[in-house]
Amino acid sequence: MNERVATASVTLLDVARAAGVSLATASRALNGSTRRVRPDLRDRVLEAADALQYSANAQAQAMARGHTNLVGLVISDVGDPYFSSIAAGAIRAAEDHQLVVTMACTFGREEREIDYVAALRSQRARAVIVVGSRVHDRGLTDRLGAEVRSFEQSGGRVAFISQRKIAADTIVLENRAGARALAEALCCRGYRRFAILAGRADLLTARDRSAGFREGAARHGVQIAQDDVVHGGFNRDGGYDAMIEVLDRGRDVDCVFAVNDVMALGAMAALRDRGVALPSGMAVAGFDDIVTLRDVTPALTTVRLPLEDLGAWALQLVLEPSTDQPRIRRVRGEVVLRESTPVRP
Amino acid sequence: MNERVATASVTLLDVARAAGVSLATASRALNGSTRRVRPDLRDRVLEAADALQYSANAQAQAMARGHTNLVGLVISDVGDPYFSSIAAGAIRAAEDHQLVVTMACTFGREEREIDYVAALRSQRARAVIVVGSRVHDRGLTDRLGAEVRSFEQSGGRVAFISQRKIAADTIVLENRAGARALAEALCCRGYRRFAILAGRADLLTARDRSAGFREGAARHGVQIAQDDVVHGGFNRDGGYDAMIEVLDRGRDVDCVFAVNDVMALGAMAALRDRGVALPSGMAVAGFDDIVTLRDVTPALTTVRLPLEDLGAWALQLVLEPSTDQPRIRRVRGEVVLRESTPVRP
DNA sequence: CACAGAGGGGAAGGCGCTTTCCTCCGTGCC
DNA sequence: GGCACGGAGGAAAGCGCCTTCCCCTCTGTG
Repeated sequence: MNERVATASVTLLDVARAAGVSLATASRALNGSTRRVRPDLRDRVLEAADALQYSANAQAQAMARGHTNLVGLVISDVGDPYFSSIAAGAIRAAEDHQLVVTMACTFGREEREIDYVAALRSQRARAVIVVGSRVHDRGLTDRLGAEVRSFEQSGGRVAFISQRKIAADTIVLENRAGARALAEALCCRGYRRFAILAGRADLLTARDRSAGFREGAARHGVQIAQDDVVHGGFNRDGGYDAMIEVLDRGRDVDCVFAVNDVMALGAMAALRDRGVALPSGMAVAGFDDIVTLRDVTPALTTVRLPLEDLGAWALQLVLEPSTDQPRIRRVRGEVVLRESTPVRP
Repeated sequence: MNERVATASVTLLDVARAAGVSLATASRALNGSTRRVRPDLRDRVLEAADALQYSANAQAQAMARGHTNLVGLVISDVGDPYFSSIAAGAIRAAEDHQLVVTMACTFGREEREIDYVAALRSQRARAVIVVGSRVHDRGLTDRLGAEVRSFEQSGGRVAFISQRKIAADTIVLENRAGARALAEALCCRGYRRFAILAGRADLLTARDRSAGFREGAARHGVQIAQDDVVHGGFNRDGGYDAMIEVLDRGRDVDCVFAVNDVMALGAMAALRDRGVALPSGMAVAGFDDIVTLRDVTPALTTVRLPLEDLGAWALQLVLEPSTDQPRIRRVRGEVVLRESTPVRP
């Protein structure tokens, strides 16, 4: 079979010559087409390709065909389970459609989203999915919006998983409603003195969750003072630090709401370090329902988001032909009450 | 500025015409070259490109240049923090070198590694990094080896993070030695009756860790019976199920070693579900030191692997010119003793 | 002032593939 | 037997870009 060693690069022409057919026939035999190829020729081409270890140049194909099968995924951080779950869902779905996924991470620097979308346009990606909170920065949003429009004008599709700030198909996470429902549930369990570990002040996701939680509490007559809302990083360390801050301020608190699970984890670590018993000394709630965190003790009360599904849905969205009006799919979180917020005695 | 709306596709020729220069000059102005372009022409080109929202076709560039700036990352599952940490490291490093990373996940089906490497060859990726345990399957390994050779022959670079089974640059994780050291440390803490949650029997990583642990125990005169080694999934649920199995068998065990942290987490959940106190009723140790899990209680004893660094190192490896002899970089894990395995009274 | 040489613009070839368009052959029908 | 028509192979025209090669112009030197 593989008698001949492949040279640096075997081209289709080599295969065609080896099979004694024309370039056109070789191409049709290997990649199919509307045209039919006589079986014996087809076989000869296939054999030649195999013997030469031919591998079509995807770049050249893309150029000749005028389109690629690339889908770009722009996320904040693969290391963060929130994003990696969504990514897993998107990648799984992409594979079902023979699409190649390329991932880019902003690592918290949102302005890079713009660069990445531009890069993806340059790659002539078929679609791009941008995952992550929009930020409270009009200039940034506008520039990203412009880049997105350029991308779409060159024939690509775009979907967001975040807030609806840019005119493109978006999977909107109902952060506000979810946090509101969570707050109400916690009030029902008897909590009254809340603190919020609010994460980055410029992140809309963080703001919405924070605001929603306050609304929910307010419905039960509980006002959360500004002093009980502590900002910081949107990650584990941010949760840890914010929790320490709350403790140091000496506020009278019986339950903290961290605007995401990873922060809640940090908060629990901080409480432990400070010798506060969980959950008796302090109740803790998060948001997202990160799979890896389902086994922490005490089990974390949170708002469940169907993370993997989000990725798959977004992919589905960009695969469907675009509509004149951007489509919006709202996803509601589901409050999951667990041991970290027991019913108050 | 952007008076004109970009058509479906603005080409370099459009830019050149708009700027009143030749294609060659436009190319040189935009991408730089050994040749210099007169400043006024350069500016005109840049302006035209901007006005037209020109975006170079990366495919065409790649074809003309004969190489891409793509790096492929083949991992098992982005959703698994072990892999996503490594991926984060690789992506970070890649960005420093203006490389685009595309990720592919096998989701536990190792034969797909072969397909992905083939796909990456087709993409003319500059390099590919394969992360994950080799499996005990000679046929599979050989086929992957052949594909890797093809990839290298077409000019690409390959690195593995796993066992040294294929002739390519490899970052070898000293699983055996790490597990051995862990076992010894646990013996020193007074444990004598171990069970091993061994994960998938065909995964070399699992096998090595399991074997290493038994060796370490043996050095302290502790033999681990075959009945105390339970196989299963290499993930959280696998750990859970295996732990249940150990309990159901009614073996006399005071410490379980799960061959990775995520499994250990599952095991802890199982113990809790069965009402076994942690760590007093059962000590638990894992392997990897997953960041997200550093905050579980009781804090998990494990073997720390510099996951993010692994990704960065692998990238560095594939960026350096290839040597005639595959390079091997051995990475030793560091035993981290925590509360989940207290000194036995 | 003449000429060599450097600097920089432009035409054109080529990267590997797909896809039209042309051509040839074989078949069926009048 | 002649002609129309369909089926299939092959030549060739791009796809968008980089880069070599050619040539013109401008500068510096003897």
